[in-house]
Amino acid sequence: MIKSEKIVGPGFYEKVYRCVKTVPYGYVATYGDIACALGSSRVARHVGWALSALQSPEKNTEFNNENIPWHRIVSSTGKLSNRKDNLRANFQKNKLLKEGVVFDDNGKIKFDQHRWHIAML
DNA sequence: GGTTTGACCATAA
DNA sequence: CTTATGGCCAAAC
Repeated sequence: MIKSEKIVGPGFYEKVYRCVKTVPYGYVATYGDIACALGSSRVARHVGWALSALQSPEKNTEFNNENIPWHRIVSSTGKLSNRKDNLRANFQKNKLLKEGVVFDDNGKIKFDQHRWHIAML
């Protein structure tokens, strides 16, 4: 008997990428939203992990960072997530602005206009 | 195989 | 508003 069914399985990363791809141009979603769409809101961290793997030159194979709009994924607070590098957040913000996503004065995305509801798998 | 780290989230103070 | 804490789980060391 299995103790608890793992939310994250062999295809977890792929699921994450697939969800991210469903976010259309000009919309954003949060890590928690994607995690919830995948089955549990508790795996939000892994969503971030999966996306970080995209930018590792070795780890992305069929899922290139160009195929996946990772910049449309932000934290639930509406701010951009970057643990260490501010440069990445800047790049991300630039990308979003280019798509027409609006930030308020506090640097937070206006979810009212741009939040996307992730479809369940 | 324990410890640390990580692009998180919700809640509490 | 900020800071702290607990939860959750995989990868790297």
